[in-house]
Amino acid sequence: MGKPPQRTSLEDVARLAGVSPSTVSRALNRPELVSPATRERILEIARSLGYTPDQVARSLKRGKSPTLGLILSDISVSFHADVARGVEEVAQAQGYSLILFHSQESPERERAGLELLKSYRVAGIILEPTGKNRELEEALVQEGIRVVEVDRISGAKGVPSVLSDNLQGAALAAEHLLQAGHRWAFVVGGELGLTSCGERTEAFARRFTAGGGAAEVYTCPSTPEGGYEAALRYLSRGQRPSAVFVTTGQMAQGVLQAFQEQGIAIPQEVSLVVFDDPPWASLVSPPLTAVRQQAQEIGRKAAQRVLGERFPGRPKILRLPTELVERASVARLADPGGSYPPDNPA
Amino acid sequence: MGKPPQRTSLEDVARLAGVSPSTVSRALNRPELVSPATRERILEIARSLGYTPDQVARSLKRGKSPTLGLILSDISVSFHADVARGVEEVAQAQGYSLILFHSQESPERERAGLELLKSYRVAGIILEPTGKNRELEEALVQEGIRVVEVDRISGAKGVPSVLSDNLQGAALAAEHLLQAGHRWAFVVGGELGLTSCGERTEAFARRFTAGGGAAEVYTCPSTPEGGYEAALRYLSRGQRPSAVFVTTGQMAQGVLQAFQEQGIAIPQEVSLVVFDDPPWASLVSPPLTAVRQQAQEIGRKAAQRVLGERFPGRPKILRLPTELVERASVARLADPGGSYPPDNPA
DNA sequence: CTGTTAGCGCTTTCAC
DNA sequence: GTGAAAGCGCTAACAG
Repeated sequence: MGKPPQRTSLEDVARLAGVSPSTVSRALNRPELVSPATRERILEIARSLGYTPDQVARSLKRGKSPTLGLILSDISVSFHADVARGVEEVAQAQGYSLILFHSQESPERERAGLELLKSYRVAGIILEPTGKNRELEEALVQEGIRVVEVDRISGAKGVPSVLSDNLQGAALAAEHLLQAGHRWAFVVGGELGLTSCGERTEAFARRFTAGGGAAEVYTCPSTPEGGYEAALRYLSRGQRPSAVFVTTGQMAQGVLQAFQEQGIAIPQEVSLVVFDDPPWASLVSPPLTAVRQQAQEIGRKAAQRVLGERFPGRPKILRLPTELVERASVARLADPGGSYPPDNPA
Repeated sequence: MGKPPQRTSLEDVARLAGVSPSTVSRALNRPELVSPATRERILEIARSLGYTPDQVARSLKRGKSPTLGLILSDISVSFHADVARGVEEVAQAQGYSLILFHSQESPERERAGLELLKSYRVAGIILEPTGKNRELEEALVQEGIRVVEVDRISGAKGVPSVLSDNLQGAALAAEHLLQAGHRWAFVVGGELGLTSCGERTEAFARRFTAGGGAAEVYTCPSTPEGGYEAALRYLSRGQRPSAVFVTTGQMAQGVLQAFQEQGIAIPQEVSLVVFDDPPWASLVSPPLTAVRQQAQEIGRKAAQRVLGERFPGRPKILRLPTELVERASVARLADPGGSYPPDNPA
């Protein structure tokens, strides 16, 4: 009682306008197929009735909904939020909506999300993959749903990825440290199984080593807590590397917290470079030298690939260049190439 | 050619199981109405076929989709991301999906989002309102769509809100400053038309004045840029208030940037309290004293209100308490109640 | 240019 | 317990 949620339907408009439903439909979707006079009348009536076409019915009929799915481990990571903004931006511009799903890094949740999105008949899915659901990804592609990965590469066949050029970015960091005279670095790597952490760690180590330095890799959860723990580990040593390279902004948060709590002076006691440039990097003391990613652009490009035409010849993996933002967390060492790195870091 | 995106439908399952579609539907939705034997068989076949019920068809039939809409000005504001996480958490737990929409603070985009969500037959909408679409909000409620506002109060009839207890939080900040001996404060208010900024500014001023202090309010865009500009304005004065109160984390970013660039020492030259406690607040030097909001809980509560039963007697506006996190950005003044506030701050 | 017809895939009475 | 039938609101041939 007292509940008349009578949505007005296309049929209502048709009746009032004295035309058939299909004409109304046309007036809305292909106006050029309807005589100007009736078109105007229909549109006018539709407006006056506050008519909104039912997307659900439309999607059922068309077999596809103007919707994109976005599966992220956690939207509150600033990098992810920026990616989401980019995705949403082009989706909205093209008339698509965004369904957001959190995987929380859990393969089961990811699977649930993928299946859910499929059942929603989304036009495409943008996915930060755990890598544990490759078959499902491939199956979705088979069914005609476009899938594009961001930030990681699961290895699923037929699924392109958009991510930062981790090799280039990590090399930038390594080189910068090398040039500042550092020859011994501690790498807070995170979970090396993740494309981002793995590639960054490896590329950094390779470049740094090639330049005559020695890199020690420490793995830990890719979270602030993981970074915190890694930093404590670093500090607990007798002799310490002169520089620390952190592969994600999340971990950097923890690293910084630890250094701060222990009263470690940056860059006097330790130099720091972070892969990723969260908004706070320039706010801390000292401001952090960081490898900036084009997060929003990654989102945009991913959305474009999902929505755009399929170019068979197109590169499967798109790597967006990064940029080194020099701030004040790296000390220039007095004796470049000198004695800092012990001959045997182990 | 080479494109057989044949989704398997309920009918396929029925055929293979040798039963009618309705039985399959029952087996899936009300298993108790189907004999255990057939039920098992159906479920088994469904599984082997990789069958996923089509949400679109289901939603059309049911006239409602298990989906919530979330309209935010910008997901990359950490407070919003946390709200979103909260919303998503309870939505997911209850089997609902989330459609994310960015209003970018534009009433037109908000209207578009609202209309879009309506056309998707979402079960409910969680909205950070611009306040310029009250009639539409009310109309949606009339049509049976639950709408709940977060962080702001538009004033739309029948639309509850969930937000921080701005009065309590601002009072906390004022009191803290008062107790530390401050008697003259500069308030970076932001856009006072927004519930958050307005309430915080007013409550702070009132409490601070009541305690014998003088508060000067400065309005500016509620963005980092706005904060930056406000801080410069503050700095450009001859005599300055001893404390600055910033009503949002976004603006605090800009304020900090400005202070840093100008080499202003906190809290020696100016004390700082921020309403909102973004993840970086504890990372900067000095760590910022902040009023912490229960962002995620705001999201959860909002989602619960959208999804839960309708309690007619329930309070329309839910204000979640905040907490003062004392860190190191407030100086204890030597001469409490003394001469800091000039008799005539103007 | 416009109306008629036939569903999209699923749920839901209503019979059997 | 299970099937048949109707239809959610819209679109897309196909006629006229």
